[in-house]
Amino acid sequence: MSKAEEAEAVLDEPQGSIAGSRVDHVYNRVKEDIFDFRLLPGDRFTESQVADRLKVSRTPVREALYRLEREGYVFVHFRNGWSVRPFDFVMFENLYELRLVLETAAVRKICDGPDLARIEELKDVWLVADADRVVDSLQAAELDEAFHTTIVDAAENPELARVHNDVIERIRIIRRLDFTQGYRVERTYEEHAKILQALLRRRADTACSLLKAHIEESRAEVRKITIHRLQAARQS
Amino acid sequence: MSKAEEAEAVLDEPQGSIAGSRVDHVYNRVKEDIFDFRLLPGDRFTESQVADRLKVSRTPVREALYRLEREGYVFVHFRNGWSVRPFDFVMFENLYELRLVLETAAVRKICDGPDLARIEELKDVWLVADADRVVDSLQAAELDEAFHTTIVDAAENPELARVHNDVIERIRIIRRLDFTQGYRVERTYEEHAKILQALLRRRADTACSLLKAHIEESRAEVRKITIHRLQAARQS
DNA sequence: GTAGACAAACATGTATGCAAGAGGATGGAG
DNA sequence: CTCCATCCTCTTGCATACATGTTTGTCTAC
Repeated sequence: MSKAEEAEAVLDEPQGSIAGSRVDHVYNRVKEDIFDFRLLPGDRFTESQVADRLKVSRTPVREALYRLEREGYVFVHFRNGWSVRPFDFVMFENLYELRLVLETAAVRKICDGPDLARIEELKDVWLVADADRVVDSLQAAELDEAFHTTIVDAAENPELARVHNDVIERIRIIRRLDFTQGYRVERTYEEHAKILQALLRRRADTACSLLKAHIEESRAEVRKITIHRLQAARQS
Repeated sequence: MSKAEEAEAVLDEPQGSIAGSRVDHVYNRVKEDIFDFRLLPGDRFTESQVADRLKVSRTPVREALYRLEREGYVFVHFRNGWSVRPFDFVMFENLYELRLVLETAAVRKICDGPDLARIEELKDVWLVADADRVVDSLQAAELDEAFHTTIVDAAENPELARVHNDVIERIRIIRRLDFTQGYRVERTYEEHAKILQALLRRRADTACSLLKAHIEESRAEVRKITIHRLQAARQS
């Protein structure tokens, strides 16, 4: 097999991580614990605790924790245990700013590009009659995320998409929490519809400023809910 | 392994690991091997090979390799060895585009911001007489990188800086190679000086378009050199 | 000669044991 | 009581042994 063919074959193979792997299991469980505030920001814990609780040895636990560390969820203290990364609202502001930068770049590239096919598809979800709208707020949150992800994907730069994914994932620590009211759902529909229309008309500037306002609103909302949820978790 | 052999192994290191951690050592060595084309894109290797060569056990090797996998340098094949990620020129184009997005955002934020102190510091390096300029091309490449990193840092968004760092690092796989001529060094001085002056005058649009041209030039140069080096490495 | 079964070699995945260092507990001196 | 040296416990870092699955080469049947 030639070098080139070999390289091709490598790309064709499925990703290394198998779903059934213990490392993945530990990784997912610990991440869920962090997301759902069973592990609070600042909490300390040890590899053995996790290993005992999940009934595996320390080896896969270590690999999972190092992965989480690399992604910024936990810290390792040299020979002195692990801790959940404290909440840092400044960081979240920065993540939102970064997110806006990335999505704005995507919007501009799309408006300059030749093809709006992938954007057109969004019409089926966001430009629909009231009766066809989703009302469940968790489901709506997922749709919202998909909207933004689709836009970034449409810019056809996988590296941009990868980074955007990372940012979204870290924001999702709070985002994923249930939204208290449904009024953001309606507003989201309105705002997305406007952005979408601007995109379809290739009005980059308009789309960007709408996007900026939309993300700012979202940021403020998420911030408010997070503080509330965090306080509630702390008291129990 | 006996104590004496272990001591020898440690002394064997050319650089001497700064952090005593074996994981870091393996991580750095393997990355260097990839950077310097001792490990070619598409090459396959095993954990044991690396462990034997670096005189450590498989445990730190595995942690280092998973780190490299997470960063996109290598792939793990389930129970079937590892391989170096194949070169993908499309990916590099995308990385350069992303880099431009990030740096442009930084420039705009700086120009809108209140404080140019960190930018002023760059004058000491880039706005100097010809006689004070660096001529060594490797050293110049490092200075060039520092220029861009400083700009991003000055935007005061650590998340933006982190992502930018990632992107730069992945570009550096090729960047780090020796530059064939020195003429890019002089051009770099000129271009950086112009960008710097625009920044100091808070001319965001000017700075951005200069930056874009500068990065485009760099991209073209790096691409050319990479293809050349890669072909040379493949033939040996 | 060819196809298929099968086993040996080998790769990673996981568990476990030991070593080294960080941090708190303890006890004595002031 | 306070302070400091010392020890002891606990934690991670690393090495090694074992488990599990993949690949590959060989041997046999046809």
